[in-house]
Amino acid sequence: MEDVAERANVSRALVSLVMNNSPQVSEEKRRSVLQAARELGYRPNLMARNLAQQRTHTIGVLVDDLRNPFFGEVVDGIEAEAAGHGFRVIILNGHRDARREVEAIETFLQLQVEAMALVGPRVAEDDLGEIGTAAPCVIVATGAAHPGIDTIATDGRRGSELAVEHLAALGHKRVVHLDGGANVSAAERRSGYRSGMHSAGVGHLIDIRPAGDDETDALAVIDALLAESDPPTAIFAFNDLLAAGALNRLDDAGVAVPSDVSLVGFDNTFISALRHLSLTTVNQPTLAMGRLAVETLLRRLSDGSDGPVHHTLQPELVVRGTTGPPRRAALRPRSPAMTGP
Amino acid sequence: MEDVAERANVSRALVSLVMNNSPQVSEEKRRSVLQAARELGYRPNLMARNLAQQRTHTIGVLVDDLRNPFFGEVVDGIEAEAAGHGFRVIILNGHRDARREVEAIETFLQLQVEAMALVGPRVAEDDLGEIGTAAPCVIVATGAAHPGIDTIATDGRRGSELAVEHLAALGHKRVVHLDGGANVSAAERRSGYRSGMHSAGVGHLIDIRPAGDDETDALAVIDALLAESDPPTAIFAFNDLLAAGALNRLDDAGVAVPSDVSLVGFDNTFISALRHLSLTTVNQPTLAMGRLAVETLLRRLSDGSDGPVHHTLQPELVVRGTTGPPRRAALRPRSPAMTGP
DNA sequence: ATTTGGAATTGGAGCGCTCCAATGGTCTAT
DNA sequence: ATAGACCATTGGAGCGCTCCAATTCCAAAT
Repeated sequence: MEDVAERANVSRALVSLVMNNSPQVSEEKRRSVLQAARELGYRPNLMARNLAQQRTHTIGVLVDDLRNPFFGEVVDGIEAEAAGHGFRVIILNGHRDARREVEAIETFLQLQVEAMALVGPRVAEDDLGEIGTAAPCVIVATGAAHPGIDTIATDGRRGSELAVEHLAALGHKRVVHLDGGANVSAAERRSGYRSGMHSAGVGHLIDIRPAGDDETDALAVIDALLAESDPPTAIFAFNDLLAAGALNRLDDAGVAVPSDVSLVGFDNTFISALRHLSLTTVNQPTLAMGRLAVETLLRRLSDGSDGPVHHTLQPELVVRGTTGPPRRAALRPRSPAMTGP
Repeated sequence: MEDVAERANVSRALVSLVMNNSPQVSEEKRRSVLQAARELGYRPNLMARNLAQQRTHTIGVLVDDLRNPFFGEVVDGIEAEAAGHGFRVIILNGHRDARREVEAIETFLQLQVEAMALVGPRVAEDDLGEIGTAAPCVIVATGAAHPGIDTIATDGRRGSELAVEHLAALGHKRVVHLDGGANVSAAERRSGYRSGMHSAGVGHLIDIRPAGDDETDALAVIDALLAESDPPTAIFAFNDLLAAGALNRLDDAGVAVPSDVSLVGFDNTFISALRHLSLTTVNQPTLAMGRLAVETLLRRLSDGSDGPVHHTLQPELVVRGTTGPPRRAALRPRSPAMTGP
């Protein structure tokens, strides 16, 4: 910077003004500074600038798992909104692990981010300790397990109800729920399933099976289900991945979907849209969640702080090919179709 | 920091030594400094530290598209290796857009990253200009379009050959290639298809159809293919997404896979492993690519610089359920199976 | 001719840290 | 007893920038 100043015959301070394109600079000097900078290949040092400014214009985004396209969409929303307000976004990966999440947050704080968005975090509120309050922080796309922190979530309860209502409207009564197990959003979706079943007048048929949040978690449960004398006519899975796993297993067992059994997922990840799967599922407005997250953070940044804010967005049912009316006859599994002529 | 020093009755410099756990500090002082730090909730300022140290220990990772799980896996590899060498990784999103990629790289440089990995970048080498050489830089998972820069790639040519060899070994002769179009890796995979067909002795049956790199890009091509008097017995698609699209369309048209037509994808993304799709595909060693990327960067960082290095990893064929021997009879498409009894 | 005001420019302090050379203290060898 | 070596500790300069108050400059107003 010193070199640039010298080359343009101005002071260091003037270079700074030009670099931040202040309107106070004469056109003449501005040009000569800009040119000198170009000639010298000068690039302002963000570290130094941030240090001097005591501001970083940066939002830290912690992503639970980079491999899950769902989170990618949320981040897109965050970035779009942040850019619109002159904020940079840097991303750190949580690797589905609470301990690493805490480390990442610590890194954010050391990097002096002005705010953080935790997307689908695993970490419990207690383990966050003071760490979560050292900067404005919002939790996105994780159930309501964080009463003390701002959150943005889709109404998982309502989403589940939509799914059950849809199945009930098709005539299903015996709808079983594959539960998300330890996943933070599981309780909420489970409760929605419960209330949905009650409103459909089949509260006595509530049937919850612990499963998980991964494709492989479905296998054993489906096997158990099919071993019963008269399996349910519909399955509502905690998420798309689980539903995909269920679909595989049903397929293996020669159970047709949806003619033998209907199946609903959750999240509307792009895999459910693959037409070969064509999964009926519940959509979360990922982009809107991302944007709202940033808005919430900016509000915290400017206003003083009231109590924590909890935004709940509305889910939507996406009907595709895995749901239909219940079967008439009893289920008679056959072996999977042979391939070849 | 000053406060911590005062509270522990030591100098600022000693606090610094403790924070960097230098061995030169007496156990007694170390403890009292640590305690003072804890009591004050002190957290070192990375900006200031980096500025003073003239080092950031940070690698910038530019990801083409956060929604693509393939890239997530590569990043996992990068992070694992970087962490092992005491480097932090920060991620920026390219949003499938060359202009935004350049912006992101500019940001990395201003942040003074010590090196960068560009994962699946869209940007052409020329548009990188001096920007790509201002810090060590490696390009990962993009074809050989960057002769002047270090690259890590899977041998797309060989991958295609594997796919074709597999099909040929099953007895297929008329294998059509759904081309990746504008995608940077398309040319390479196309050429592998060509050479594979030649070595299989069916060079005269080479048949390349422009498609794309997305699920939807497959639809029209498949329709055209099926409209022909005697469609090919096998299809080799540019990537998994395209293959998934093809599978959908074949399914719609009542063409059975693999008994009527065999299908091979590329990338071995997790969707191909979904057993409902069960796509035969070509695997890229994503994790290894990520690790190798970091190794390459570190080498550049320590050694002086020779010419650019190009690492090529070997792909592997993953045989699943969409490939089998060619059909005996002519293809007689029927309408898709009706659902329900 | 003198004052006044405003705009353009500048010097210097300071952001929070690290690093170097220097200091003081303790211990061993002469 | 004294020099030397060695360790833990410290003051201060400096990393590249911004920001404030101060200065200069110039034109318009008196």
